[in-house]
Amino acid sequence: MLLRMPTMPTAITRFAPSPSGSLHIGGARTALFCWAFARHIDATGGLGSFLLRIEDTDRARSSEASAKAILEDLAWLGIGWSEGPELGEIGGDPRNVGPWAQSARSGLYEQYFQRLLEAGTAYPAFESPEELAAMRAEAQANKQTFRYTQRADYDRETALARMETQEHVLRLHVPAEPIVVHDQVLGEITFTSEHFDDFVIRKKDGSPTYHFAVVVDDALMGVTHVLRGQEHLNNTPKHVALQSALGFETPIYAHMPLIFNDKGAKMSKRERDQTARVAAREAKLTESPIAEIDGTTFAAWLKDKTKQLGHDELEALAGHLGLILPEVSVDDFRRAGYLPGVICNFIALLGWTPSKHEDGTDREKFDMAFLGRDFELGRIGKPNARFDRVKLASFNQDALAAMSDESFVGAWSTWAARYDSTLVDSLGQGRMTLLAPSVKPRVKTLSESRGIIAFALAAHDAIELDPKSIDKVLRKGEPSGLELLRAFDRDALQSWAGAFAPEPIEQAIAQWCESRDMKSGKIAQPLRVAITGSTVSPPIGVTLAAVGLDGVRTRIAKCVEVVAAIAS
RNA sequence: GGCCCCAUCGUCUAGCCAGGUCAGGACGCCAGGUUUUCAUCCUGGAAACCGGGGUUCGAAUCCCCGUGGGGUCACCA
Repeated sequence: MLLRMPTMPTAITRFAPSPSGSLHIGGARTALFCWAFARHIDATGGLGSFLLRIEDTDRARSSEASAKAILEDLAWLGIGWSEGPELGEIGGDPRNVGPWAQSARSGLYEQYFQRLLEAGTAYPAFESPEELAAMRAEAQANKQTFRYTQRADYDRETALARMETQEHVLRLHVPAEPIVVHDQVLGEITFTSEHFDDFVIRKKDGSPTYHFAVVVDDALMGVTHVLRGQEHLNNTPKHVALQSALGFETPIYAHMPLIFNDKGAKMSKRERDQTARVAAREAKLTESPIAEIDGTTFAAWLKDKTKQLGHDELEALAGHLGLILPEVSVDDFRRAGYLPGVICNFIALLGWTPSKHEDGTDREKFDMAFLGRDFELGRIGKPNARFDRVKLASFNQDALAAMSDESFVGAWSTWAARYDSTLVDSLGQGRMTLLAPSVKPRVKTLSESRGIIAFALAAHDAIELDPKSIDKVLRKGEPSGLELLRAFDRDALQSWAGAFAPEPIEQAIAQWCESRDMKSGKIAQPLRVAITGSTVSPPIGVTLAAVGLDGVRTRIAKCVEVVAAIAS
């Protein structure tokens, strides 16, 4: 066997989230495409690397917890990075290009600032934020677009001297020539220099701005392909200008279409607040209905549509209002019970098309391994895409239904252990296994399972009987459903022998009905109502088995009692 | 408002680059069927080339102009 020497990657992509919240579904797609591109390079004989960097130059908004959560969400989705912060087996620094958090890289930037300053392509500027604001206001009053350009009275010697004693920022002197961006998705785009200004590259406090840090870090880390959302398109000429000023090579850019909500606007965490706010107003809430949110916070939030509640507070409120909030971050989808593979499959389809099947038909369902092999920049589309939750749900339902019973139980218990532990506790592994085949085709998300199995969790003497169902299946007919229930209990259940399991139960029902020369639906529906309270439930054998013989008989007795009382 | 991007069924999209197809698929919707309920499953159906000019024998496809939508204009990233 040939021992492979450590090889340099032939293509390097990167995902650089700023840790100021949970991972947005749009960010997940960006990461997914970066990952997929690197895997595609592997599949075509090269060596691809997907690296992860933490963009925390804005210290005030960044948090360690958020960074960790983003990493975990990515790992859960199956989007592993070959270089970056370590998380279990994922990450590492084989090429020694870290550290990965920009806040830990501050020392690296200084020499590049100096280089630019010496070359005269960067210069200090001394205007205060207030002065700048005034200049912008004035430009606006004259219906002009404000652009910062070097002052006419700028003098290098004086400015450099002034730097020593006075607060200042560093700005890049942008070249007069147009900047042409070659984008793999959008094609060639020309930006004329009069439309962007001498932007800030070093803040007053000495830290680099995003533009500067990105350009330097990407170059130092050897990033060859920058895949990012189209909202960054207008930043690209700045980055290109910076690269040429710094003598760096310009990476290959690919700007991907944006993901919108069903209203055609950018998906945002804010819409979750808005959904809850509308519901709260409709419910005529004036003060906080739950302990998690204090009164003044609630009142302010209710009035001001720019205010946002914390994640848990919002969830608690939604729970109180019986509301399902639109999922926006990866964690929302995870909590709702979507499978990671399905999420990746679905978001990959938002703006990208896989190759066709061998027989020429369209392909829509695929796994991560396929995506990694098949991904090509050329098949990224241009138009922005709306996020259709209904279709996602359908994909998830299909994926759930396609699982073996064993793996479904696995996925179901894993999810429940994390988000609905009472379900695991009260159902137990045995009844989960029993119910799994019935739950599987009936849910779109794992969280919907609770509705399907609620009857099994309820107390035997506390079944709420649906009045319509009582009328329809218990009181009508000759003999009535209620009488059949009594008879079935007496004939079949009272002296039940052997296992009380789906198969024998179904057989017993079939035999009992045959002896009376009637269809089995005649007794199945009354049983459903007595056991679950409604006419809708899993197959009757499973339904009865899940409740147990004693439970079934108790529920029948209770039902007979209640309905008889109504009748008299 | 300046600049930039985009435009095929309600939605995601194939087809466009290298003009000629009943404009295909998926989700959803509608109608049937299977099933002891529901769900699953099966069959069928309605549903789109933003508008106007050009180029061409021929335009969803190429060009121009409109219109519409979106992004972006910070010492945030």
